[in-house]
Amino acid sequence: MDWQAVTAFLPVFATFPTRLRAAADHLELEAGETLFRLGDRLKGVFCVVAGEIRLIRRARNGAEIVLDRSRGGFFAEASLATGKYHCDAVAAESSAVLRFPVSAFNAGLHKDAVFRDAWIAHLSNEVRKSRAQVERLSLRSAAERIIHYIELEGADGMITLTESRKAWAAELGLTHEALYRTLRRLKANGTLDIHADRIVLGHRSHTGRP
Amino acid sequence: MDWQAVTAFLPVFATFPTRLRAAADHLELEAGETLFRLGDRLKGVFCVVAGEIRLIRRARNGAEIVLDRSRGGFFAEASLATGKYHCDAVAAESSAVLRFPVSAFNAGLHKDAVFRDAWIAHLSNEVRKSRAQVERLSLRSAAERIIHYIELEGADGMITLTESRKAWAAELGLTHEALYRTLRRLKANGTLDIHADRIVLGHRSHTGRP
DNA sequence: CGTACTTTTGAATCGCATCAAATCTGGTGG
DNA sequence: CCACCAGATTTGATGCGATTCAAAAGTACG
Repeated sequence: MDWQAVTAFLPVFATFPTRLRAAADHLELEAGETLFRLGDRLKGVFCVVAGEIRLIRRARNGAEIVLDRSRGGFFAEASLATGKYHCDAVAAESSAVLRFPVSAFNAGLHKDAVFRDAWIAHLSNEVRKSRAQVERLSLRSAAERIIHYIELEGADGMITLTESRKAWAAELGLTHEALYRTLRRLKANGTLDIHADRIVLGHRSHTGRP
Repeated sequence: MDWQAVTAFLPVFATFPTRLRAAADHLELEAGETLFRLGDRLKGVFCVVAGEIRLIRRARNGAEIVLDRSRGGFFAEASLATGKYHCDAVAAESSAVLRFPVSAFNAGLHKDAVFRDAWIAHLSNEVRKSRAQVERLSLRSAAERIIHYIELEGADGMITLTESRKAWAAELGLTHEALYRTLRRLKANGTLDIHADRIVLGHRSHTGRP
């Protein structure tokens, strides 16, 4: 397993005890393949390395309810506490995941103070990030969501995108067309400076029309 | 401090070590009062017992960005890991909060395995809840958000509301008018059965028009 | 009984989604 | 190196649904 590469996008890996790393399985899933189902006994703690895993539930009429789309990082962490899964996990595309056995994971949390602190910090951070996104999605307009994103995810009113604009649009809860159009408008009225993937908040007001 | 009452709506309290409970301060805040500011050194871990605490940031033009509206439960948990606050905390109305000193909290996490497991479970659960809400807010239509909420937050397609519909609308990222109208429509076409605060998913399809 | 808030409905408007299509881009293979 | 393809980017036209503004009726509470 290439831990260097994994640690690059998930710092908490750096704190994983050697024994826990050694115990990890590397699984490859094809699109549509099911990783676990609702009610299954806990098979481990999972982490998406590539692709996308969806946590879904089925409504009574058969409709799918998506609980989470995970494209990197842990998912179904809460199951570690409850002992079973409360949803299905399905690969939305060809994906790779790491599986850490529950026993090894719990042992690590008990024995390794650094890992335990790091795990708590990791969870805290996930809460913070997710809440920020909830607040962002609560904003009504495309412009507000964009500004909010730059203010919170960027540094000092500036951000360098690491994903495609299409993917960014999905994260913002917008269609890509709406994102493109709004970016153009914000650039035109001086709210944003845009150079390739570098986006900077200008001096003009962005809460109302100039 | 009435721990029985507090535990009723936040089960994790039951696991708090006696020493940690004893160390808690009980603070009363008036509407508009500031609890802490961005950059402040950590003053403790907070928990809303009554009222509403808002976590806000100021955009550079002075506009307020609301990160979280907490009406019960912990907030700014992530600060425990980072050591300082990443936003301001202001009471939106007359509120009561508990403050647990950082040192006592960390000591509890180190010494008390049960409390540590409970805190990890609590954080995991917050992550799960928040991610589900992100997924819900990503849905485009009011009807879809309502169905999603009932399927996930309710039991077996049925839910009993514990908050006003106006507050529910805010949680769904809708205006209260949109919520009222959509509920009426869903009731009319047989998707929902509504009796006061009891809402039940009917048998009809709710993914498309009947 | 009055005040504040929620619930409910109406009408008009606006912004985003949707459908469509052209252009641009990076990567693949001949 | 070029032709080609899949995907991202960009722009246009149209319609729908949520917001917004407005107002009335219901409800809780001192």
